Amino acid sequence: MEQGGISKLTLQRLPTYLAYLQSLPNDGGGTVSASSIASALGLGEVQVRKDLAAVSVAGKPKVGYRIDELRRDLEAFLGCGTRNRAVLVGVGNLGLALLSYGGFADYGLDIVAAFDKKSALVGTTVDGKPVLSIEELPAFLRRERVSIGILAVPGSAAQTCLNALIQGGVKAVWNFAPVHLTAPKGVLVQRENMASSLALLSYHLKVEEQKDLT
Amino acid sequence: MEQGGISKLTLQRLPTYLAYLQSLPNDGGGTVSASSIASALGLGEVQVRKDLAAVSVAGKPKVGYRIDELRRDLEAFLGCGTRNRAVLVGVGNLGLALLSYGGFADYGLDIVAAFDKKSALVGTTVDGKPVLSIEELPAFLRRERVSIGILAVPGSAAQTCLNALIQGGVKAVWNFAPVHLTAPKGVLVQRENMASSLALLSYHLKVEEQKDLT
DNA sequence: TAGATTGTTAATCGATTAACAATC
DNA sequence: TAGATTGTTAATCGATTAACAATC
Repeated sequence: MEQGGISKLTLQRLPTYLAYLQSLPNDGGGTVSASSIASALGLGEVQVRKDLAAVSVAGKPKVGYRIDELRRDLEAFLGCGTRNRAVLVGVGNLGLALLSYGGFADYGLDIVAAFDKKSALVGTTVDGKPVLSIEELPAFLRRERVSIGILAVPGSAAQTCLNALIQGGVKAVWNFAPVHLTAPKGVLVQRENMASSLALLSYHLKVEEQKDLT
Repeated sequence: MEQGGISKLTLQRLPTYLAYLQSLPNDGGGTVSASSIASALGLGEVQVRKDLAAVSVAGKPKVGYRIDELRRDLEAFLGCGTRNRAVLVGVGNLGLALLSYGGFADYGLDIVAAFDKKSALVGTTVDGKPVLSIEELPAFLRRERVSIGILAVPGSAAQTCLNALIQGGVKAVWNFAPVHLTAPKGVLVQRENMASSLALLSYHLKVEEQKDLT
């Protein structure tokens, strides 16, 4: 029971496979081998086979995988085509950047409204999306169908905002605040950690510099 | 030999510890225990001790860790205070968002210029940072001290741009293009994968919906 | 001293990789 | 048939967790 089915790391690689397949010419019955995918993506070929086996029909020995089939199965598994409506909470520097960045639409994410407590922002529009008062969030969630919440508020406000989202029925949250949040089972809080990425880069530079000194 | 010293996963958690410590009141000799850090951050307490042991002086049994010492050691290890100069390549939707988002400065990252091939953009300024022609990148890197490159170009152009950055002496690259890139040893290419995060959220929603149907 | 908390050694767990059998 | 490529079973590896010894 509780067969999560697929590992988190595999799941995170799937979009990469799909993007690669989409970059291949797709004229009918073309095929691709696990080893060519692996070398293009910098992965092990056994790993590629295992990942693909988890979501798609079998490949054919000696031939490989049919590109169109693989692509179709990946798209079906990842739910490409289904669109998710989202609200963004917190229209500061980061929130503004996320709001004006149009690229999420390519991944099926439609931000339908943003919320902030700062009255100067309320009533404005960013890239066609209205900024509403945070007080209106509960009513908005009751009224509109929203499946994803994006948190771009300061850490100190994040848990309160998350609670409001959960109260409103949101089941998946993208958290850009640099804090750990608690949520009931069934609600996914996915933390995006810019600071961690930057720490990795900065630490690498520090280490490389020290190497240069020897 | 080749003692990397610290695991990548530990390193990624360090900024979280630091952020938590910074959020604590710091009036002189205050202390904090591994278990309280662990519960605040949703981690195991043994893991916290191990992570902290990798970068800081010992805590004291029965007392815990001195907040100010721990904070100082984390800041030193992560190189807080040292600023890194960066160039951004690719001023599309995403590049523009990254460029106008001011928050990176808090993490020691200073974007000093952006580059694009589109002549309509060249010569403009975003948030005080000049947008230059991609052709000027090599000369710029020779002239200015730049340690980090940020790639926000389409996947098809990413490897070429990476090569130019490496040629110019950049040793750490933050790659937002959804492709795998190859780089010589000594150069870190850290991929930021928005699509993976969104896939996780979207998949979770799909699974939860199916649960609801039973 | 007793108890809380740290640090370490051993066990567990999960993911990756290697070896090999199956098959077109 | 021979060879390339897939899929699977077993071994390895690394990280996390549990058990315990050390110490203030």
